[in-house]
Amino acid sequence: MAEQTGSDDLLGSLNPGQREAVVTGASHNLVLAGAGTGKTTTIVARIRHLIRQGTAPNRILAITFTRRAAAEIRSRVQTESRAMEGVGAMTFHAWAMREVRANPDVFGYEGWSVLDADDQAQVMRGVLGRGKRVEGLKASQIIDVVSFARNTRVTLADAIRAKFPDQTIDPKAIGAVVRAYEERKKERRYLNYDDLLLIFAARLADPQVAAWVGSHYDEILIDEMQDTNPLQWTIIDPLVPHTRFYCVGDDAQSIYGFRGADFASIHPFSERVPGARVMRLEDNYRSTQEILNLSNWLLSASPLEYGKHLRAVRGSGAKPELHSFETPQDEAGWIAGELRRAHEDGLPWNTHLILVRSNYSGRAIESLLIENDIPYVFFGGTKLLESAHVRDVLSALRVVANPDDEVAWLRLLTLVPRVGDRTAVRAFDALLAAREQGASARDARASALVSMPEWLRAGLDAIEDAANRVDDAVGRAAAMLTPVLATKYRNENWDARQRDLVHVERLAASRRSILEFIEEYLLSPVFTSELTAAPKDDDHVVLSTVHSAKGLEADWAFCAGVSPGAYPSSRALGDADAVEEERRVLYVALTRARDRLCVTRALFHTPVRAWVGGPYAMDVLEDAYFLSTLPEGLVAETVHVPQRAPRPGPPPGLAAPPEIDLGVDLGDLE
DNA sequence: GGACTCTGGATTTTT
DNA sequence: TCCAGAGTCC
Repeated sequence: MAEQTGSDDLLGSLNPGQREAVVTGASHNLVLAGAGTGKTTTIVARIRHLIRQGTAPNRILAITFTRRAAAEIRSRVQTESRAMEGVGAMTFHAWAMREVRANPDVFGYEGWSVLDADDQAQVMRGVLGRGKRVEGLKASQIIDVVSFARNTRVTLADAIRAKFPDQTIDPKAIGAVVRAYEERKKERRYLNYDDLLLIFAARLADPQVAAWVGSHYDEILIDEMQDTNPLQWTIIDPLVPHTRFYCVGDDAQSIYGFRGADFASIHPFSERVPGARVMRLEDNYRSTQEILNLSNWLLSASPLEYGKHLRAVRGSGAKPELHSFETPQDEAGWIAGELRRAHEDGLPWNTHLILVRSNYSGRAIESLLIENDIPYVFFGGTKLLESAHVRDVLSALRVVANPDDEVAWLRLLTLVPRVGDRTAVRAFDALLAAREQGASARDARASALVSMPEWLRAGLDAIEDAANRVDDAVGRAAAMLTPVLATKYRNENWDARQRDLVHVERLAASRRSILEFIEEYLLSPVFTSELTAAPKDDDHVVLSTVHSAKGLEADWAFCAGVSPGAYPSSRALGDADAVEEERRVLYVALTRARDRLCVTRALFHTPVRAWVGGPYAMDVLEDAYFLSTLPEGLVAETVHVPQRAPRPGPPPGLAAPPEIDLGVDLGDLE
């Protein structure tokens, strides 16, 4: 039996636990896979197994957390054979978007535009008007709290209490603003990320729709199940009777609580999904035992019972290193030096992974990598479609694709010299009025934009003519705006920005429409450095935020900035759940290393900022600091004291300082 | 009145 | 890098 033999090859490289997880015949499954236990391997093997068993690839859907994870699964599945092509792999948001766009008769919302976080804040700012704040909250904070409420499916008032426990905020005042914002969003036919999930979930509540959607798939696999939030569960629940679910996750790696995920939500999985079988993978294939000892200790120091104890199949290796420095700059400099040395010794750059807590802290390291000529990619850095100059160019495309897109119009119009907010708003109102009288988009532009320069009207017409060749349209928009952008960004790295525009043009090739192009990269962003920093070959260092590091591993991992006040973050203090999530963030970081783990920190330079309820003193941060109870012997510690050459004291016998006349010579004025 | 320029300050984490 | 605010210029 040829099929059976193939199956044996496929399963041969798996351990008994993985094999069992791959061939399970239960209708629904949850695989609790600890860090490094072969989670992705298991998912990929499961997909291959299903296909070998006769499932058509396009009846399998893998829900992943990021575009990168989706690409990884797709490529690992496809290396086997072309027969594997067609497996869907995408995020929840991309899935919802695809269903909504492909089936306007079922879901509606045809022609509505998706807004990213910045644009949502822009709409909210418009609602807030002059003061730009309500109850002390600014636009982006209100957007966040609304999103939290929807993703956790609680009321706005509860979300406000959860997000801002120390502040007295009148939920009614926020509610009024939010209502006005929702109204404006509807008027302009805007959707945000949450709306996509909500629309999908709301229609799935209809049993007929659920049966229909479910009938498209034999199995839906969900990666990173621990980070699935209540809103996403409302998509899963109605589909349970109609397809199979294969979920993989690890509660100890749940780090998306701020987005509504609850790490405990996978515990009652088998009650929530009737008939589900729960399996565990506990043998770690990634790291040495010493690295796991440190990781295991971190969890065991928690008041929560994680019940994790990772065992290293690979056995023993070097102790993790703990390096302390005076300042973050010293820390970053040392890391860059280590990478350089290793490269000179013949190790490729891609041996290394550097993990940081925030984008901000990554930038210090990024600049030292640049200084040392080390090729890198920064996952978590600036996203291409979120950078100001790319948004400028996209605004020209957006107004062509959707003439009602107010945010895009205002952005585009204010690029015109001598046009500010007021003039732009007036022009937009004129456009709307013309459209309401039945003018085509092109005619409305011709009549309403009479006072605008000719290049704008002609340029938009040219973009419209190229709308079905999206890369061409991007090129035309960039050409049209290059003169004004060159001025706007003349002191802000214009050359590099101009190169980005070429990348955008390339990404747009083969997209069917402007909206499809924008939506694809809005829902699955590309980081700028993925396109620019390591263009030559694949050998580069990976710098990543811990949150973007899901699924990443490397021979050497540097966890940077592991200082008091950072782990846990001072913002989490006072909230036990938040502190626990911080612990899991560090756990995810530590478990990325295969052979060498370097934990680095700047001890004498911790920023102690004023915070709601007063600044935290250093000793409070020290008390909460996870590594302050680190037992002897788990790590090899090095304290790096900067080498300062001693300077000789002043010459002996110097006269006492004389009084010096500090007044200015007034000359004739006297 | 509106546009533009400069400066200082702050920045968890992401679809 | 980005935003907000103040001050300046047309």
